Amino acid sequence: MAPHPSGVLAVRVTHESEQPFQGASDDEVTCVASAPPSPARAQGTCAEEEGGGCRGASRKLRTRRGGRSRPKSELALSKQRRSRRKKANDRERNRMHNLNSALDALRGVLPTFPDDAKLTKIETLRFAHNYIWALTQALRIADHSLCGLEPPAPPCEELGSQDGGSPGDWGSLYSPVSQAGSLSPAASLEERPGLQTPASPTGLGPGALAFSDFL
DNA sequence: TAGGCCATCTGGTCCT
DNA sequence: AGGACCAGATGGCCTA
Repeated sequence: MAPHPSGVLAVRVTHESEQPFQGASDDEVTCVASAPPSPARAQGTCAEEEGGGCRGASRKLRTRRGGRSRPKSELALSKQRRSRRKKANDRERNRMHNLNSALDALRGVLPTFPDDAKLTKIETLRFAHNYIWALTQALRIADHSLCGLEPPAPPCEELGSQDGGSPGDWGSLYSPVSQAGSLSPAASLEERPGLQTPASPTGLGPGALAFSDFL
């Protein structure tokens, strides 16, 4: 089977998600309210000031009205704020670690060559997406071949009719999204010397698929 | 040195 | 009130 005319996914990686942060070169978060460099920071400054948030005016009022909490000294307040922040940071760090663990687990089940080649996060996600799609197609084809060469009977058809691809559309083993081209870092991957193309990562046959094809 | 990738911090928002 | 989730900012490390 001719993997694909272009030999690759014919995808271009734009890395649009990785935008360099712009400006915001204020050395510190200050409470100067003039000309906020970025929305986030601007809001942050207000939050710093009142411990609530800019648009939380009504919220603030509500809590003020409550007025049940005894007044705390500035020192105690800032201490409490810092403690809360620290706890929140710990939770966030833990959350990201969990996320990374899940990502590592996903890497673990994806075929790479060499085995210890480490995909980046975005590559892992894209690879997984395309890999799943390709395996689905493989299942569909296997099912069709089991059912004979006639036009697929209804039971066979059911297996893989969700994405609208034609049953014999094996010539292009790529998910519609991949073909759209914006999801694959294949271009960048080709430039990565560590990642090479295994003969047949999926066992679909010699040269059926290249590793980079999934990306 | 520039650019990519990553970890961490941080404030905002939503939910329980 | 506190936790989860999210996105922006920032700095460090690595590679071409």
